[in-house]
Amino acid sequence: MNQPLTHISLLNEVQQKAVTAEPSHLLILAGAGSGKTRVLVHRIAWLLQYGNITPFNILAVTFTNKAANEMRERLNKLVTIPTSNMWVGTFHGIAHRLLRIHWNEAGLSQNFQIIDSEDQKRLIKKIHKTLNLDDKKWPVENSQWFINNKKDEGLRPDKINSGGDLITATLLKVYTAYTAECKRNSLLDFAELLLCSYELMHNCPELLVSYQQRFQHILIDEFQDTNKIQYLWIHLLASGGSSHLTIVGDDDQSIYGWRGAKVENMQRIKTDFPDIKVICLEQNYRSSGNILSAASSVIANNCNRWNKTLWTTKEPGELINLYVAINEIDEAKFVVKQIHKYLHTGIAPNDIAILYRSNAQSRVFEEELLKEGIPYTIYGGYRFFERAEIKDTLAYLRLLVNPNDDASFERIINFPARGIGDVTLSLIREKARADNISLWYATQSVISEQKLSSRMTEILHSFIELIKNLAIEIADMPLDKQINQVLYRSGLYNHFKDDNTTKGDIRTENLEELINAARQFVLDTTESPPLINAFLARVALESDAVGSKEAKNTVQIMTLHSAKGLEFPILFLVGMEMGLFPHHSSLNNPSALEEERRLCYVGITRAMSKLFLSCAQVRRLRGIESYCMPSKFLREIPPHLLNTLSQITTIYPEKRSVSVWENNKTASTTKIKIADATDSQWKIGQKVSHPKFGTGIILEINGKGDNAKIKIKFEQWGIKLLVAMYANLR
DNA sequence: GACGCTCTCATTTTT
DNA sequence: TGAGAGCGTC
Repeated sequence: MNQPLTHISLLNEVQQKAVTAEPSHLLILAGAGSGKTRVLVHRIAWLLQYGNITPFNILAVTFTNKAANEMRERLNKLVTIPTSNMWVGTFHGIAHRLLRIHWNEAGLSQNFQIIDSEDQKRLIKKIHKTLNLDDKKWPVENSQWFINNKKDEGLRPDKINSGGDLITATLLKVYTAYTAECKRNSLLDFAELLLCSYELMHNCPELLVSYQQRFQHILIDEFQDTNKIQYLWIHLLASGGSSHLTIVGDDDQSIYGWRGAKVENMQRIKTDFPDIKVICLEQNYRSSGNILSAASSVIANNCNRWNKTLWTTKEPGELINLYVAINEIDEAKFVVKQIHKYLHTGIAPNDIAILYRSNAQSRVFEEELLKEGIPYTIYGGYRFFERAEIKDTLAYLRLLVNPNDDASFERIINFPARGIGDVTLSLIREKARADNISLWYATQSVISEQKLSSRMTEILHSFIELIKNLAIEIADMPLDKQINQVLYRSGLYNHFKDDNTTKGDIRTENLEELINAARQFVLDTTESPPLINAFLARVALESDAVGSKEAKNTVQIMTLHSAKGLEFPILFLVGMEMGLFPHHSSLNNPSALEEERRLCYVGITRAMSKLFLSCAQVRRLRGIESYCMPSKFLREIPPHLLNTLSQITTIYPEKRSVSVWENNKTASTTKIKIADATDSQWKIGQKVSHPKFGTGIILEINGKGDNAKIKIKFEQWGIKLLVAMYANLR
C-alpha cells in the first residue's frame, strides 16, 4: 500500500513537489532528461493512492503510441490496482475512442474508417481530377497541407473566407469537395479525428459535462507539441470546475511546428488558467556534463526561449567525438566500426542508437550493419502497414465493412487484374457522380442498366458477387481466418505468390505476417468481436505497433523526431551538414531554423555517456553528389568539448556545391578562383579567412586550377579539424 | 486492357 | 535515386 511512497523518496525535492502537489492546475516545465515521464507516472500513482479517485477518473494523453505504452507499463509496475479502465493514449487514439462510442451524436456512420496521409493524398488527387485542376499547377501536396492546416486550426470550409484570392478560393473549393467526399464515404483523416471529437464535445453539452465530471485529472505530456484544436479540446474538457490539469512540456523540445504545433500554447494556458501552478524541473539525470554543456550551448543560440537552465551533478565525462567523413559511405563505415568495437566490450546493442534527420539517410547504415552482421531495428521509414500489398488487403477488408468506401473500391476494383480498365471505370465514376452514390452502388446500377458489353458486365458482376459472398463467408470467422479467406478468394495471395522474384517473396511473407498480426491482435485486444473495425483502426493509428518484429536487443536506428523521449548510453548523431541538418528548407527561415536547432538539442540530449557527431564532406543524395559544409550547429558547440577523430581532410574545389548550400542561390559573388591556388598569392603557411569558418592557415596545396586541393587549418575548429573550403577565401 | 519502356521531377519530420 | 506519368506495343 505504501509502495508509491517508498518510490517517491527516490525522487528529488522538486520532483516530489510536482508529484504531490495539491489538486490544482499544474504546469511542469521539464527540461530534457529531468525525469518528466517518471514524475508523470508517479503523479498518477500518488493521485490514485491519496487523491480519493479511481483509474476511471484519469485521462492521460501522450504524443506518440510509444510514449503511451511506456507510461502504462511503468504505471503498472508502480500500482497494484488494475488500471485498464484508465484512459491512456495519444490525442488521436483518445479522439477515436470517443467517436467510436458516440458516433451517433457526432453525426458519423457507425462503421466509419480512418485514412492515413497516403489515402488522403489519393483522395485529394481524385478530387483535383474532377475539379479539372492541373496537378502541375496545383500540387496535391499543397491542397493536402491546406486542408490539414485548416482542420488543425478548427476551421471548416464554411468558416474560411478566400477574400477573392484565386489561390485560396481554389484550395477552398478542393477542401469543400474533399469534405463532401469523406462524408459520403464515411472516411476520417487524422486531423478530422481531432476536429470531430472537439465538435462533439462542443455541440453536446450534456456529454461534455459527463466527461468533465469523469476526468477529474487530465494529464498531458509533450504539451509544447499540441496544436490549436488539441488545445481547445483540452481547454473544453478541463473547464468543468471539477477537473485538474497536469501539463508537462519543454519549449526547447518543440519540434512539430511544421505540423501546426504551437509552443505559444504553453503561454496561453497560463492566461486561460490563471491559478495554474508552475514547477520547473531543471536537474538533468541523463547526460554527462560535457554532453549537457554542448546541448546548452547549441540551444542558447535560439532567441525565443523561456528561461530555464539545466544542470547536473554528473562528472563532465568524455569529450564529444566529431568525425568528418569523406562521404556518406565513409561515415557509415566509421559509425559501424565504432559500434563493432563497443559490442566487443560487452555493451548491449540496444544501448546504441544512430539518429539522422531524414529517413533517406538510413540505407547506408543498414547496408554496413548488415555487412558486419550487427542486428538492428529501424523505426519509421517504410512502415509495415504502409506497404502496397498490405494496403491492398486492407482495402478489401474496408470495402467489406463499408461498401461506400470509394478509395478502397478504386484500389482493388482491378487488382489483381480482372480486365476492368479506365474506360469502364470512368463510366462507373460518371454514374456515381450523376446519381450521387458510391462507386459500389454505381457499379450495380451500371450492371442492371446493361450499359456495357456482356463480357464487361459479367466481369463486374463477378466482382460484386465476390465481395458479397466474402462478406457472408467470413461473418463468423475469427479475424485472422477472415483475412486469410480474403487473401485467397480475392486472388491477392496467388498474385504475389506467382511473382517469383525476391520482391514477390517478401510480399507473400508480409501477407503472412499480416495474418500473424491479426492473430496476435485477437489475443491482445479487449474489444469484443467483430474485430475488423477495431483492427483497421489500430492499423491506421498505430501503423508501426502491430506487425513490426520485436525490437529485441538490437542497435536502434531512427530519425531525430522519433527519438524524442528516448535515451541511449551511446549515441551517433549523423549527417551534421548544412542543407541536411539544418534542413535545406529552413535555411532562409529564422523560425524554421530555430526549430531545427531545437531538434538538434533534442538529439544531443538523448545521449547519456558517449556522443558521436559526424558529417560528410561529399554526400550522394538522390543520385547526385554534392559537396557539403559542416552544420552550423557543430560550430555552436564550444571547441574544447570536441574531440575530432578525422584525419586532416581535403575538400575538392567544386563550384556547384557552393551554389547548392549557400542560401539556395547561385553564389557567384562568393566563389573564389582556386585557379589561383598555385599563384604566388596562395602560399603554404599563409593566413586565410572565411566568412563562416573564421581564420586559418593553409597547410598544403595540391594541383592546379579547378583540380587544386587545399588543406587549411581553421583556428576555430581546434587543432585537428581542418575544413578546407572552396569558397570566399580572402 | 496489360505491360514495359523512357522520361521527368522532386525531394523532411508523424498521428 | 526512385516513384509516377506518358507513351507505344502486344
